[in-house]
Amino acid sequence: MSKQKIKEKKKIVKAKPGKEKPRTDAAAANTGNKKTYALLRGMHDVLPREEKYWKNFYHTAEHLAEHFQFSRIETPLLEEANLFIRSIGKGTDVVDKEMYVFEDRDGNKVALRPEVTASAVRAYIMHGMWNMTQPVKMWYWGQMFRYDRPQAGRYRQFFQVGFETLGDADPVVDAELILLAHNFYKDLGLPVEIHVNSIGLPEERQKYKTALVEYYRSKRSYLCDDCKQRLNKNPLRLLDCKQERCQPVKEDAPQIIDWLEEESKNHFMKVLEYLDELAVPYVLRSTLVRGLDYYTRTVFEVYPVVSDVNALGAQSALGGGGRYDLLVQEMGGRPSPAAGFSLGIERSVSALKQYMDANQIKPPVQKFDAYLAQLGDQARRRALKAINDLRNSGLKIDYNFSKNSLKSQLEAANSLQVPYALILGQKEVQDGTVIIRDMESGVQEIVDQKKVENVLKKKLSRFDDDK
RNA sequence: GUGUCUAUAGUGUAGUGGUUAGCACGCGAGAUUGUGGAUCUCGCAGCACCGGUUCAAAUCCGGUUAGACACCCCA
Repeated sequence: MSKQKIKEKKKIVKAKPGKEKPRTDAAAANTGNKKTYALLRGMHDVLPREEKYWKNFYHTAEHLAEHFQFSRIETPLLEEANLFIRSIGKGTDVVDKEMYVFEDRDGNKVALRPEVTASAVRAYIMHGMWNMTQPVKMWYWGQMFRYDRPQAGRYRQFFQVGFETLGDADPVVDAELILLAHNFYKDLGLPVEIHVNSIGLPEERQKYKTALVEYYRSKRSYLCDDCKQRLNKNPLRLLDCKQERCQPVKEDAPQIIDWLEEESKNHFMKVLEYLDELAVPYVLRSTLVRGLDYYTRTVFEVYPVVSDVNALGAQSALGGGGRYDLLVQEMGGRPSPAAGFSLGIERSVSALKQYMDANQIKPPVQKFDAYLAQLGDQARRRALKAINDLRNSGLKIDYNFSKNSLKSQLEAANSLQVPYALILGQKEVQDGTVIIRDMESGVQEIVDQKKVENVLKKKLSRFDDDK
């Protein structure tokens, strides 16, 4: 057989899958149109099966916000590109390499937000929030965009939750924010480690940078290639080089803390005192610097404490933040000290999953109070109403109208680990009753339809004692 | 943006030149049609895409795309 013929044959087979059996709707739809769509690079779906985690994360953040008086702010995904360029800083990777910038139809340079702090500051200024009682405490939850090379826990579109406190310079604010980050993971059940440092004010940092560069210049020949680059481009990054050969040089490098003026030093000391007082565990890391230009004084990052460090990216901080006392005025507002942090949701979810896996903790499951099984047309018609009535009285009922046999419905009830099944068949509809089946013991009880709600609630109440 | 590795049903995988591409989970149907958890039977669904080498490609080669890892950097 020639090549040509074989290829033709293949095509025919593909075009007409010779199945005689009726195809499902989905399969039938596929035969008509072969085109399937892939995700854009770095994009991902958060699927229904992930909901149990995500919901928890959101609720945890929401509760924290309520307890600590943060109000939700929702800012646009799209902003003037300059907003981010000015705040985050030209020369940072986030702006130079990772921002989605394009022209809209009017030729305006716009950007998909890579973070929210800049937008929050913009809103603070624009809406004259310094006239409100200070500080202004805001939180957010939403998608960010960074055009980065994807890796585990790193996407081009991802969720962040964040908290910002504007208009207060007191170190207690820094501590409060760190406490919040700590609480967030504590509530979720993920052990984390918080690394803190102070990178001072710009003048202090500048002096330190000079000293650092000077020191590194003298050791230039011992450095790796990356560090030689950093020496010119981004000297603070010299501090977190992981190359073996740079370690000795790093160890003797000057530390920023020694370049801080009295006031900055005091501020930092107070933050640490607060943290001690709060019993929030932290690690002092003199090499911690952050990638955005606007930070002043306190900076911190959150890392998961996992047994298998390699499972997550080697340096995958779950989140980070710090103080940015000068940003508001740089953005054209009345000088207002501020601080904030943000946490990556995808990273945090996967860190939590890994932690749960490692410790054999089961994920939370959606619990229903009962499963309603229906048999026959009349029963089915009655079933939806019954479910709705029970819903109104606060009972969560699971059901599946695609299943017709009682057997398959009980099977479903079983796999969902529902404590009770309600059976509504032809006979029950006529008698105005319903069968309540205890899924554990198999004991059944015929109950008047009007009393189902109360009987079921009473039966369910025995589970309350367990909690 | 640089380098390395990978790509088989929805998921996890077997299959290194000739197989009806195998298994498990999953999903669906059934085992005297109104009763679940066990078992069994049957069914559903896959070689990422494009091209090349070959009589013959899931398997070898090239490209594309995507993912993962290490950098860069960050959440």
